[in-house]
Amino acid sequence: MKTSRRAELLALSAKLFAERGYVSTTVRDIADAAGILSGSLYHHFDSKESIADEIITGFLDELFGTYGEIVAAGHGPRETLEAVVAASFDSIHRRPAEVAIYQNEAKHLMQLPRFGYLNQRNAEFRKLWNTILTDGVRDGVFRADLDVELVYRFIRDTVWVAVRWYNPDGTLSASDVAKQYLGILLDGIAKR
Amino acid sequence: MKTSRRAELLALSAKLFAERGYVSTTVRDIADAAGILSGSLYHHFDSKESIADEIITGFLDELFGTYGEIVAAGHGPRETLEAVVAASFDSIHRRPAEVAIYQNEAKHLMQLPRFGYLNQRNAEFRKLWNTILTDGVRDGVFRADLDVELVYRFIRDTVWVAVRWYNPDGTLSASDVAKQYLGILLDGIAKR
DNA sequence: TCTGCTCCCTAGCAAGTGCTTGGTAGGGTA
DNA sequence: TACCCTACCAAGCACTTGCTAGGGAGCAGA
Repeated sequence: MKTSRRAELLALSAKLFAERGYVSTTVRDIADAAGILSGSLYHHFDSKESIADEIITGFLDELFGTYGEIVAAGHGPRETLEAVVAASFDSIHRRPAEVAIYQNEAKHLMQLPRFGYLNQRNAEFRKLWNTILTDGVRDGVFRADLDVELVYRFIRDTVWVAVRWYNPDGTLSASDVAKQYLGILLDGIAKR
Repeated sequence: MKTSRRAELLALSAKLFAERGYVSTTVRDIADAAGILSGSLYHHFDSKESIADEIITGFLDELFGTYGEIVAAGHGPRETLEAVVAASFDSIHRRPAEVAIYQNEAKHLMQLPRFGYLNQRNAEFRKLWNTILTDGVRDGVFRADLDVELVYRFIRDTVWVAVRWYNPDGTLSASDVAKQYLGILLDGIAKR
């Protein structure tokens, strides 16, 4: 019970935003789920936008903190790739609502000045992956005929889109999924 | 100019639904884009829902028609997989708006009774891929240690999510993308 | 010329949207 | 006792939503 009311409301909003979408979730929906009236929400938050903002910012700060640690560890391209993929699936496991919001709403929210930082984050993302992949090609651990930009998109999309079907309470753990996925990504599905 | 007014309005609506999302696109937005008033839309269509319905139904009928032809050709698992992937990227090329709508809105629309057929289509999809993959494992063309259900999800998601960045007018053609993707999927990105 | 059809307009309604306002109950602090 | 804080309520405002009712202009066939 040490969680502040504010944090409760944020978690609750994130769940609703993830399930119904940002625009389809009304402030009354959120208030109903919290057992209060819609107007009372505005004691805690400035606007519906600022609720979404706080959810996304908190999530991205945590995620990029983890990525930063991985890169700082200074392992080889293949190990770094594996760690980043594993960390991403882990974040899907721990923050499914936040990932879903980022996946589904980022494109539209990015157009608002307030969410301009999403563009920066995307750029960071792209740079991270491009570095891993080009380093890997240079070191000869990844195939030389790769279209790095294309591979980056495929990895990025495939990892995050898993939030649509991944079940945090299911039998398949995040690391199981990461292992299977890395198996396909690195070695393919065709028999040697 | 032989295209009926109805077809024009459908194409126009599809574009807007894809860009802004179904809920965020208002009937006034559609009417404005068509150069008429919102009320006039209801001469052509019963409701906003029926516009989306017609768009999605038309697209899925065409898509599954193509899939049916591929399966009917009776090639091996690997050739069938390649053809299905190529056909999917081709549909992204030819009907980007429809694919985007299906990707972004299906989850929410499926909850409406009217769009119950989306569940059936998903089941058809799953069966198609499961057959291809299990046949391939049985025939020894795909690795025996694959989690078929997981691979199905990865392929499905990765193919369709490409609609987010694929540019029909760009230098990269749909078959280029399909080739690159099949290269990764079948043989992986790691150097042998 | 009459009739019917297509396509659109004018004008609006009921429901719902995010958000604001003035206020209250209960508690802590000096 | 005086003051401030947190957390909420009741009521409603300005606006947007999908959709409707009724009508009119242009054209085609009889």
